[in-house]
Amino acid sequence: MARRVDPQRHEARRLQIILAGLTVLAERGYEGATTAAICREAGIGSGTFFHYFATKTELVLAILELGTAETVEKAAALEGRTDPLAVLLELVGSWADDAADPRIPGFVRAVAGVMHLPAVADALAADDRAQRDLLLPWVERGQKSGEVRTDLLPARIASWLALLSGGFLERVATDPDFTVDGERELLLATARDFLVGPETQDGTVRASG
Amino acid sequence: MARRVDPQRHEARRLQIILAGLTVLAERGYEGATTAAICREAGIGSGTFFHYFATKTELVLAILELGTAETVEKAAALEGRTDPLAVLLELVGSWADDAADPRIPGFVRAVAGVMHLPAVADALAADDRAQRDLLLPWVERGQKSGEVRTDLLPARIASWLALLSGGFLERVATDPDFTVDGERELLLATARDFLVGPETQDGTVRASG
Amino acid sequence: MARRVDPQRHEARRLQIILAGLTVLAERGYEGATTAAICREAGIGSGTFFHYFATKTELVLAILELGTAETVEKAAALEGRTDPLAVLLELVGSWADDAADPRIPGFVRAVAGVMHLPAVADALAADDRAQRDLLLPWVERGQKSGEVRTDLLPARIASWLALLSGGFLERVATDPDFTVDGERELLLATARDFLVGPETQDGTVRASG
Amino acid sequence: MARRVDPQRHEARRLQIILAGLTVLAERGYEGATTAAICREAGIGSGTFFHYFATKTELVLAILELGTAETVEKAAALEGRTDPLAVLLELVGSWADDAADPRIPGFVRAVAGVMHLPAVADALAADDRAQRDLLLPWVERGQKSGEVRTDLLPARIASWLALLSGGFLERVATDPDFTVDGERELLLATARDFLVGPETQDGTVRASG
DNA sequence: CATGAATGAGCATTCATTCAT
DNA sequence: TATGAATGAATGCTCATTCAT
Repeated sequence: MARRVDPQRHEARRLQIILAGLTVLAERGYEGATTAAICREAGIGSGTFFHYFATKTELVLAILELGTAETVEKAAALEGRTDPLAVLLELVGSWADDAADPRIPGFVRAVAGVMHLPAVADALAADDRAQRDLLLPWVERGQKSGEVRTDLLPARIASWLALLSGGFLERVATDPDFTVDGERELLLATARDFLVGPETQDGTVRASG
Repeated sequence: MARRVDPQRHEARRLQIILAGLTVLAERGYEGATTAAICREAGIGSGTFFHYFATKTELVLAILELGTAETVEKAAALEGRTDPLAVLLELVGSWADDAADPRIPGFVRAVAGVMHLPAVADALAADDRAQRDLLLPWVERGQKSGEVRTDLLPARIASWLALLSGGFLERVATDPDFTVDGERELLLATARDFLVGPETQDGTVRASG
Repeated sequence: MARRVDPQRHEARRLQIILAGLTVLAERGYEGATTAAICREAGIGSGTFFHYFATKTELVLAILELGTAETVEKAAALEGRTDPLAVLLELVGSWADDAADPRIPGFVRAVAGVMHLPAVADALAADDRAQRDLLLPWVERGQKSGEVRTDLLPARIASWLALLSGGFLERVATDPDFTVDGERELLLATARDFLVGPETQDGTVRASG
Repeated sequence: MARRVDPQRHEARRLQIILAGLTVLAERGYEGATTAAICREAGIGSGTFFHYFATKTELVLAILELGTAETVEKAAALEGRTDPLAVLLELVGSWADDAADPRIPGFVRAVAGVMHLPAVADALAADDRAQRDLLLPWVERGQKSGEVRTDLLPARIASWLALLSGGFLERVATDPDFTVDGERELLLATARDFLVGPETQDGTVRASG
């Protein structure tokens, strides 16, 4: 008779813990983020935490999966676009903007510190794959349309865009003089240069792999 | 009664522990790298460890300082060179080669995970500073000689070279398809493109900050 | 508003939980028998459990009391019998048969493990007393009729019958080669020998206490 | 160079913890015997406990193994004896005496409560086997010499002696009126009766299995 | 009554660090 | 100096129990 399990309530609570975890992990790293601290931040009892996540690691995985899901959503939102180069630069730009939220680079560092846990490595690989799957079709279309260099395989170009975004994120996290606002434009310019490739007026390619 | 400390013996022992720490930290991350595991790897007793490092964190700092010292040495070895662009690309190349040692990216990740410890953050900042100090004079000379773009301040160019190296390191650590051997050349080409800057035949600058 | 409690429904539910508890306690011992596991076995929610039993311990007590009640019922069923020795052996036999239900020895072991709880010790003592009260009149009648040895006080004889039954139960629980079917007959023979006592053709008693 | 690991000191400490564990387990059962309580009783820090036993369960196993070892020693001490029936009764008597140490029945109960743990069940089975191995040769010799009944297989007789000892132990633990001193003699008489078997002047056997 | 989400006290266990030898 | 036994604070996690719905 009794109606229970309001799934909406459950999901809201879960998200609340995820956000608290994101905050605390970013601030204190994996080992510094004690479950007690996360519970305090989330305003819940310690037992409640384990109703939603069986282990502390599982919370980390949930946060990563949330990120992966956002990447997938991003892909869906781009359906119908016909300007591949612009799309790619928008994606790079949106990752740069992520770096402006101080929780993101902090969390990325925290996760890097526990990447030796197989489950985390797997989730990270899945995230990377989602990112690549998001980029790949636009790189291919760009190559077809002639906007993107063709001397490199699409997957490799996607990896290098991830390299630029990852390096950017790390730099923002490390160097107080390196800010998103100040460097965003240069990131896009550098990414564009990379995507366009070496000027090949003379028909030769400077870098081949 | 007089306990003589053979300073050479002491230094050798210290280095032995540092290398063991580097290995174990890279494999298991900071929290997974228990002092017991490090001692086992180093072949010493747990008490001995604390004769050389007062805390586990201090070992991490010592490893970081070793890296910083190597950067300084690198700077000294470049004295007298007169080809700034080549020097800069050699430095980027040498960092790429570091990534080939699996302990380096692993250790970098482990350290990222405890960057919230002020002492670690400081050591990392010092490392970053050493790297910048290494790059800076060569960027400036390159700008003077006309080999390096002049639309960006030298410090900013140095930061971006660090961005490329850091992103490269991370990518090697994350993506099994992304290897040092396979991508080194493209890294150098991209770095050269960045250093040279946008073609300014027409006198305009594409990106300015 | 008036909440009527169907007492029959209530009792049925209670028994359902008791049986689930018996099963789970037998399988996993007291600490392994979490209330969650018992609720799952009983097919009820965790809250419901505490409508019927205020604490987990109280469930154990209820199970014990059920056993005690059965002993009392057994006593009532024997009213009118006139063959004390046969009655005593039937009782021993019925306890042996209990051991064939794997839940009984398992539960007995589980309860033994928490006998340090005063409430459990009390309930166990009450159970023992009920058993003794069941045996005692038949021992006395047997002594009067000459079928049962008279060199031992009735209470002592009752204790020893309990000893044989308890030892039998434990053995069945411990030793896979020791089965109720295989050993029942020998138990009865041994109990009879004990009840009859040492052959006193010569008028002396071998054991006196 | 440094000489460490005084194995004698280690063994002494280990035994100290075992005895503390025996005491606390007997008093409070398995779940009541927190490692903290055991450490307090042993006068050690909590960390020290885990230098000697990896888990709480392992301490229980160690105690059981100690008992098994004592049984084996007992066997050795009987070498050379030529009076099987007396030996068997001495063994039964020594088990009865064990029951006088209040820690023994308490510990036996505590262990019964966690018998669902496979490791504990195995250790208990090993203990049972040791007991059987101790009894078996003397039962066989007794049968050969005619002192012990031959209508039952030796293993079965051994089981029944264990049944009597186990039931005795349980009774002492349960019933305050049932004392070792008061009942020891009757135990031996009952065991002798069982060993001798039904009087077979007439050549018939009363109980067969 | 029935439910299960929420709670937090309590526990086993880990691990950096100390110190007597 | 080298050792490893000893320490105990700190942590992740469990589970009996409560209570709003």
